This record gives sequence, C-alpha cells and structure tokens, in this order.
Amino acid sequence: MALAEAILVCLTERPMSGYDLAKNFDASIGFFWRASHQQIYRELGRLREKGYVVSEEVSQDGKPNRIIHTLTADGKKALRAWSKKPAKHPSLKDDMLVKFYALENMDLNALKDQLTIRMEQHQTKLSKYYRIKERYYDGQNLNLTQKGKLIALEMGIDQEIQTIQRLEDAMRKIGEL
Amino acid sequence: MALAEAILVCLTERPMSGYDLAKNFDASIGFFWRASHQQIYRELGRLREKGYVVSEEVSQDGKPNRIIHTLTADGKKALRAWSKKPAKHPSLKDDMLVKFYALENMDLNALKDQLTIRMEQHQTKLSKYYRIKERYYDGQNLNLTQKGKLIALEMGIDQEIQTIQRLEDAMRKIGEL
DNA sequence: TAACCCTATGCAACAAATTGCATATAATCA
DNA sequence: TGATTATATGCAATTTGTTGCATAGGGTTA
Repeated sequence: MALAEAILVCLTERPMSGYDLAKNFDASIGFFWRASHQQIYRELGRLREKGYVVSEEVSQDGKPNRIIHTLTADGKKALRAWSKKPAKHPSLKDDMLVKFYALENMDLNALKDQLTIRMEQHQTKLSKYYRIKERYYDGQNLNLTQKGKLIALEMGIDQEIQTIQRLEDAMRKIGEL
Repeated sequence: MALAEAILVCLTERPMSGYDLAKNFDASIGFFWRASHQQIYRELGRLREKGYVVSEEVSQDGKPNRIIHTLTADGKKALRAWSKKPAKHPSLKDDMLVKFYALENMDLNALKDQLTIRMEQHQTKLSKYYRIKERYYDGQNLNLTQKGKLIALEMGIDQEIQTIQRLEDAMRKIGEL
C-alpha cells in the first residue's frame, strides 16, 4: 500500500496536519495518488502506531486545534526501504475501454457524450499542469527535489496530451461506424 | 462498480463458467479490467441474486462439475442502462510517479531498475496486443462487435507505445541528473 | 438573518480488492 | 512414483476505498 508512503513523502517537505495533507492530495501529489481525508486520518493513526510520524496538538484561537505530524528517522528509513521495492504497476481499470470492448451492447450516442466529457476533463488537468510547471519549475537552478517533481509533472503532461489524442482517435473511429 | 458489467459483457459472447470468466479476465477483457477468480465468483453470486444471470450445473466426468452462467434479458437491459451512465475516469494510482515525485528520498539505482522492468512489461503487453490484432482483427469484413473490440485494442496499443516512450524519457532524464 | 463555505478532525458502515487457504480429480512430466 | 499443472469452485480474513454523518467556530454571500 503506497498511501502510507505518499503521506510520508509529503511530510518530507514539512510537518503537516491531516487537513494540510488532504489538501495536498487534492493537488500536487494527488496528481499521482488520490486519497480522501478519511483515508488520510486513518492512515496517520497507523503511521503514528508504527512510529513513522510523531503527532503534536497545536491550539489555535477561533479555529479547531490542529494536529501536526512530523516525520521521524524511522519514517524516513521506511521511505528509503520502500524506494528499493519494485513498484507495482497501476491497476488499469477503465470503464470507458470496457464500453468500447462491448460496443455492440452500448448506446453509441451516450458513449460519444462520455468521450467528450472525458476529453474536457483531461484538458482541464493538462492546463493545470502547465500552470504549475510555469509557476514553479520553469527556472534554471532547480535542486534535486524540484527536478524530481518536474520529471513527474512532465510525465503527467505527456500522459494527458497522449490520452486526449487517443480519445480523439476513438471519437473519430466510432463516428465512422 | 464495473466488475459486474465486465462480467455481463463477457457473457454476451457466450454462457461461461466462473473458471472461463477468470481466464477471460487474464486475457481479452482483462486488458481493460483486472479481477481475480475470488472476486468473480462472489460477483456471480450477486448477479444471480439480481436475476442478471441464470446458473446451471453441468456434470463432467473426471473433472469437477462446472456451473455455467447465462445472461438473462434483465442482465442485457442492465448492461444497456450502464452504457448510458457516465464512465468514471480511471483511478490513477501509480507508485512509480510517486517515486519520481519524491526523487530526493529515493534510491536512484533501484529506481532505474524498476523503470527497466516496467518498460519490459509494457513491451510484452504490446507484443501480445499486436499478435491478437493480427490474428483476429486484421480482416476487412468486421462486424460491429469486432470493430468495437478493435477500437479498444488499438487504444491499448497506442497507450502501451506512449507509455514506453514516457518511461524512456524519464530514464534519460534521471540519467542526466 | 439564514444559508453556505472554510477550517479541522474523526467515527461508522459498507463495498471492493487482496491474500491465503481449502477441496477434489485428472493428466502430464521427470 | 512423486511432483506439478490444469480444471473447477469457494470461504475467511484483512486491507483499502467510499459514503454518510457529526462536531464546531469563523467568515462570506444573498
């Protein structure tokens, strides 16, 4: 399970609350790994039990208390150990491809609408990636951390571009049926 | 949950046992939706309860009895209804991208090895796709069912080619660090 | 002023997926 | 002859993911 590791990765940047992590999982690392706040809070409990993070309550006035989680030496070690274990390949489950596969039993017009919606979603994501790249990673003097994130981001960008192309292709093909 | 639908899709071709379905999920439809035999048997139970399939035990000599599942009219209706519902986009969880994102805390050599392994896996898959395409879908007179499967297959082919390219890119980039 | 969103945490129930185990027969390979 | 592979089905336990709800103060909008 890489949710644990994704959280640890976030905490290498700086100590964070569960809420901060949840927001991170809506952006940055969330481009590569999705998780809801409920999952994150549950996982943080486990990480604390294992001693990979330590948690400290901080009171704020007006707002509810925050619980700030900090990565421990053990947590960092666990992260490095994880980096040596083979990455399992992504699960590959796609409704849409199943629908193409079963084209004969599908409603073609509905499918075209779904294709359009999906293209728009990928386009939106792509624009977001471009904005982030320009804003944060367009300089010359990037350190290793930034270079890694840039590689991930550029893989994301290429993936979106290619996905949109494939969807356009598919749209054309079912138009020609 | 589209496992139910993926099973129904398989059963549009012909009545099958759970074992047959499990094998299908190791090939053909399994390219777009993965499932273990345990999942399939459990799901078949639910589909039977809903009346989407009927199941009939067939004795064989020597081998254990097979339970053959046949799609019902209700099942076919459910499939068509599903085709109109928006496809949710794939979950997008990738260990490898998380590892790039966290490059600073990773073991670079281990990561390169993992990249290589993954490239080989995608290459294997691509070859398999090409063989299937040549063998089953290379003729001129394809019916709608076949055309749908060909579209799915070609999307799979493009996806693999592009994934391999991206991995090569990433490999080059971490080599230049 | 009421309705809604943001911050902040978390429980509980359920659904889905994974892992490990169990059973039973037949054919094939070393 | 013993080991492995293939056929065929399934339970149980655990982990992971989703959905709904609860609490609670503060700001913003209609």
